[in-house]
Amino acid sequence: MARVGLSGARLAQAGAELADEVGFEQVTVSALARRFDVQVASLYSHVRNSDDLKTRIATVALTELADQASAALAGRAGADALTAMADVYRTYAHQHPGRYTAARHTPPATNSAEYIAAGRRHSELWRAVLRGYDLGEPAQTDAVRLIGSVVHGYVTLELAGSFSYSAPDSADSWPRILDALDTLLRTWSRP
Amino acid sequence: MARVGLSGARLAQAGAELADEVGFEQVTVSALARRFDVQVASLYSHVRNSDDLKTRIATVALTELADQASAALAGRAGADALTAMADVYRTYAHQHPGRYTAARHTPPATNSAEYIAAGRRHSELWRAVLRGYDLGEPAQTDAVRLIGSVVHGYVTLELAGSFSYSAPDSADSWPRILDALDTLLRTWSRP
DNA sequence: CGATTTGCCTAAAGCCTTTAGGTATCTACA
DNA sequence: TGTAGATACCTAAAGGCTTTAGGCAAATCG
Repeated sequence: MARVGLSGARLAQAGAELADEVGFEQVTVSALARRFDVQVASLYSHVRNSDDLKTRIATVALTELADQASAALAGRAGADALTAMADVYRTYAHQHPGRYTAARHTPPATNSAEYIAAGRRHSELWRAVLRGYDLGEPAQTDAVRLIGSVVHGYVTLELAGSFSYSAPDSADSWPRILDALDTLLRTWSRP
Repeated sequence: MARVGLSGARLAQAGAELADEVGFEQVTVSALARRFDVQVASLYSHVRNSDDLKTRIATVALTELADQASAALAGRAGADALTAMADVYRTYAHQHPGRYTAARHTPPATNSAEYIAAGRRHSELWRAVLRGYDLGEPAQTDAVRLIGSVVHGYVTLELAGSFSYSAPDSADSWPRILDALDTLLRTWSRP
């Protein structure tokens, strides 16, 4: 009966890896137990329930993503910052599709402070990007919502294969779309 | 043993209603059987398995959405067509959150011709909207992808509650964002 | 070195999926 | 109108996931 050394954090980390391998929806307490070669019930000392596990995985993903975005934004502004931030999201989604899905997963009744904090970091980072385009309110909030929608929407549709039926390759549209967005932001509410 | 009159179509329809009530993820063969007051196994004569059921529900949603979009586009062009089409999506998502989620659900191994046809209708409708802005290739494909991303992304984030933490109301940003998109499309690749 | 905490285990109940095979009801044709 | 065939729904059963309850052994601390 050797102890494996489980903990909430280790389960979240392993769950994130599992999500990338088999898809976030397929991440299950049972599958995770199998991966640690441990009885299922044992995980319930470290995780409240299946939803709790998923929220922890989402928090891991959200935090990693915010860390990468934060690093990418250092020393950049304007169009440079915009594309850097957007690229971080898209690259992360491609490298870690399960984690990305997790990050976008809204837990029912969010009572995890960590999860909420990670979410807030993201919106603050987007606002930082927009400092490069001097927008007042409500234009700035509109712009944050627009950029967030484009990035999330594009990555989601691309990952779902919705862009695979037409030329050009979806990787080619991406920089052109970011470029168009930059133009739009620079001229937002200006004649 | 009165017969209820099950069929693939009725199950898909009832499944769509159930999705709106309890969420697409909670739609289960068992729950649907309960709703018809019938034994679970009975549904398996009409539906291959759980995934098949979900794909049928997705097809119902995709088709309804295409029908509404098609009707809304009749006699409209340019910015008028753009906002009409986008509004159809957003309104549908608000009125039928479960169905909207279903429509966005990518089935593993899509072998349903109906599902594929419905998907194609959507991209053709978007291309029709863009006829109002004379764009060549690849700009037109880029634009279809951009608009699709914005609409899908916005609606998804809004439904997930991501826009509930900041003013103004997400309903107010929407028309301004569509307006900005219209401007962007009118000046796409033009000095 | 003994006591306490805690990590992982066995057991069990409940719900969901899916298949196999049976009975009752509808339909269509003589 | 009666009956043969098709078909709609049923019972039974196996396997998987979730979650709770209670127990033994390993780590930790005085």
